[in-house]
Amino acid sequence: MPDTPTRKRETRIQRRNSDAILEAALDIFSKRGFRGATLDEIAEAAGLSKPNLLYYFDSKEAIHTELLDSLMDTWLDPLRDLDPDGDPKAQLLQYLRRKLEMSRDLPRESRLFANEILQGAPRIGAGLSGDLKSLVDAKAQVIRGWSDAGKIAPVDPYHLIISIWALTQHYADFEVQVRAVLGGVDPYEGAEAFLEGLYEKLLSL
Amino acid sequence: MPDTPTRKRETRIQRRNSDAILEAALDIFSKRGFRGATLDEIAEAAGLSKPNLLYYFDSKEAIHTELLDSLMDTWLDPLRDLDPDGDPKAQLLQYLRRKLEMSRDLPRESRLFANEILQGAPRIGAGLSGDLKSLVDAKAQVIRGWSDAGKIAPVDPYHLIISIWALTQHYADFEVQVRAVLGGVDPYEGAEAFLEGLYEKLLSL
DNA sequence: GTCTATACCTCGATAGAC
DNA sequence: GTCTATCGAGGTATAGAC
Repeated sequence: MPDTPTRKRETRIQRRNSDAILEAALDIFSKRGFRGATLDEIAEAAGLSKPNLLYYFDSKEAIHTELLDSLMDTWLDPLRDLDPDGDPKAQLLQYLRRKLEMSRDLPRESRLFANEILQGAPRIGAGLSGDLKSLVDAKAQVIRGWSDAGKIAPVDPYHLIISIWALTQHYADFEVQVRAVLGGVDPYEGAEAFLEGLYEKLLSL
Repeated sequence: MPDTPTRKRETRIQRRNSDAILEAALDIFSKRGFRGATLDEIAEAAGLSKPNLLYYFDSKEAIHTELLDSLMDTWLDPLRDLDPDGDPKAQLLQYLRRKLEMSRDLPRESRLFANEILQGAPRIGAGLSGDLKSLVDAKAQVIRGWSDAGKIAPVDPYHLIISIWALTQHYADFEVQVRAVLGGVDPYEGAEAFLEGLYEKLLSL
């Protein structure tokens, strides 16, 4: 029963504490960035002592890495689920919708990634040109196929995907600015209507 | 001849050093965030000693604030220039184009703001709900007028403006990811074509 | 497994010679 | 104005009792 490299073996109690640490770390790292976060803050949020944190994880870095790695999959699921055999426009609009839901429901995760990418992706750089690029390449081919077959309007599939990232993640990553500009209005209601209309028009022949 | 609060009086040599410091600080702050940047790094990049930095600015914070404040105006210029009396679609497409140019030509400035907003805008929060909101409100009225007059398609003006921010700034803020996904291709050429087509379609009646 | 105490380092800022 | 030297706060990580 081998241990994972960054995490210790798991009993019930250890599992519970590990989870509490990761939950707290997500909170703090997403709010302050890697360097801005302190183990004190994370420990307090997790309800543990600082040395106890380091009993469960080898280092601050290890907590951060574990978070990024375990969230990467979740993050790419919506794109992975884009079905080549489904209805093109419906598939793309569903991708848009799921990404927007993720911004609304998982803003901390979005900001965790944003912090990492913004600073040059020092810890997940490899994953970007590896797994991510492969996945995007594959799905771009699917979209190009749809364009060529005349099922959606002709469009650059890479910039289409990037635009969906940009537009949806913006509502989580720049939330304070969006809320400041919108006043008291809920950002996501307007966003959903606006974005669906936008892509509806873009993809229509 | 009163001094500004954060900056000392200026002779030629002081001006040159101040500028070198701000230039270096922009480089480092945009790359590492406020907390992640160190005065040592900034001093080295500026070709000065660390105490000498603090001869020109009161503190690390003061350098950062000076940067944000002096860049805020530049940043909002394109929106400020949106002309109520110009051709609606042309005005909006020009706004889009100028914002994309800013991402291409001033990526460090974009990332400086992105870092600040992402972490909850602790240092420019007031500016967001003040100056920024006022400006956006005013321009949103202009756009709504265009919609109502049937000069462009009906569209939520706030989310329209937000979408332009999101789409253009993404190419600067998430540059490593964009480049990883696109391989060797220049992001901005494809982006310009894609985005102009997108808004052309959106705004057309 | 969890704590207190602490070692050790990095960083922002200051002192003081030149 | 600019430097070397250094202080003191705050940070990660470890030692060691329980």
